Amino acid sequence: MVAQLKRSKKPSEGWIYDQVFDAILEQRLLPDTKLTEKDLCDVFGVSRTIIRKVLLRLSLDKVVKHRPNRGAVIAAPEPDEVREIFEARRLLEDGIVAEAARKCTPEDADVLTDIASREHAFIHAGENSDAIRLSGDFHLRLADIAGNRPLRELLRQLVAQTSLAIARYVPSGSGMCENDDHDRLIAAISEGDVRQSRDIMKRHLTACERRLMLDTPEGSKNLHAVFADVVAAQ
Amino acid sequence: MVAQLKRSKKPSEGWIYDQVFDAILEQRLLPDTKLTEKDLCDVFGVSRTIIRKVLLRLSLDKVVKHRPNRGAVIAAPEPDEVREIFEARRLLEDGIVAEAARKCTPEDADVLTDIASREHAFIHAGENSDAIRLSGDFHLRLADIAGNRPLRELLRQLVAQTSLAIARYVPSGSGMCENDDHDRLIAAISEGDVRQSRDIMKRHLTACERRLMLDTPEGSKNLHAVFADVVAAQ
DNA sequence: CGACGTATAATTGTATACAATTTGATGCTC
DNA sequence: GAGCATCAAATTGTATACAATTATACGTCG
Repeated sequence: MVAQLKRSKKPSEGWIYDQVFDAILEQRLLPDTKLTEKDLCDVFGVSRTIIRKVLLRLSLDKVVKHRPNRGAVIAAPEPDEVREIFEARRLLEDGIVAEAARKCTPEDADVLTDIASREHAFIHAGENSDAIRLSGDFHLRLADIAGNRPLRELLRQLVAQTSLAIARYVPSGSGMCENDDHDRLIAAISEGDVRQSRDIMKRHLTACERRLMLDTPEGSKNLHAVFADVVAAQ
Repeated sequence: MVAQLKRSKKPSEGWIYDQVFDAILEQRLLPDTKLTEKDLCDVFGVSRTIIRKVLLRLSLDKVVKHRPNRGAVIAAPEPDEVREIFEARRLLEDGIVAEAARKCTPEDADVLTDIASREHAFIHAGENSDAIRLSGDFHLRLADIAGNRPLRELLRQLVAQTSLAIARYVPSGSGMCENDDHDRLIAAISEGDVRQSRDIMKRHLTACERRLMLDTPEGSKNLHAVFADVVAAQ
């Protein structure tokens, strides 16, 4: 449970950052969760100096929202932000997948196939956390193949923000829907078919965005919408 | 004379960050310049806590390189990094300029024209720092018009890194060469000509990349000299 | 004179102390 | 009991103290 008790050495800033980032990717940390510095200090057994560095990095990644004098919370992207995230991903991954289709080696394809098959297994088993993480891994792996570091870094942030968007705008009951987009992508990329790779990616991202209920904010997200009727009837 | 003693209020972290970032954009801070924490503390009159936050943000922007236990220096991008920067910019700005051409209002065009004309004036006057900053402003303004915040943020970083690349790989004597790329871009965007806008942007970035060559970067002045003006003016 | 090793200074990394601010509770007034 | 002011506790923001590491100066030895 508490990892550092098993370890003799203190966890480093980078390791703690990875743990929190992964928890966000796997939706074990959900939007609006408060991240109290003291609590994180206790959990990881380090001083606030380290925790504050981690929180600063996460807030620059836009996965944590920093409210002056009021602490940090897991980001809860608004509908218009989510649309920008997907618009950015469409542009980025259009270029990435095109380059990947040009550069992909058989070994690269094998890695992609492995990720996709494990992803299918987790979806089948209803293990949503792992499935979402692997889906992100798949997209990042494409960026690795394309080989552009600035683009990969932005995509890494956008993938995490996408995870938060899904947590917020997909009904919690509905698991990830199974589809063969990734498999078809692997096929097109392996053949070096740039045009088809781009087409599949574009449709894939758009389909993913459509599954989000961006127009119907649930819960306490948008109080104006929640109370629109009663206020209007008044 | 100690300039910061005249100031009534302490500079904030964000303001100091902007000052350093601007100094990089304007090439008053050149690649490989050592950023000693104590010196920056003295210059801005704050504690190391603040300076270290600033340096962390700058290093995540990839304009400062952080070497464990050995301090921070202004980044000096290697040739392969520079190629990735321009490749990323071509992809990003292709999408940005296309969207800008669709959305650009007459007021937007006026702002762009104003930036471009001031840019010409500075190039004519041989004021390279200001010309480079305005060139960056022009590209970022296009991103504002396109209206995608994640893309704008990455472009902001890439523009600064481009400034470092120019500082390193363009002979310091040769001023910015005058051309009408920005003017032609404004014309195409104003007419909503997406195809031509993209074409001009692509050629513009490629031409800019071609002007870079291997060269020995000159050393920069000490930090007090670099920030003398802004500190005194505050 | 140069190479090497040691001592010393300078710099960075981390933890902690203290100040400022916010949050929550208590009690007062009406 | 609702509304409001005030106080106490908790939390965050900043500065500083101390530890760890690196850079520099110096003296010795070859």
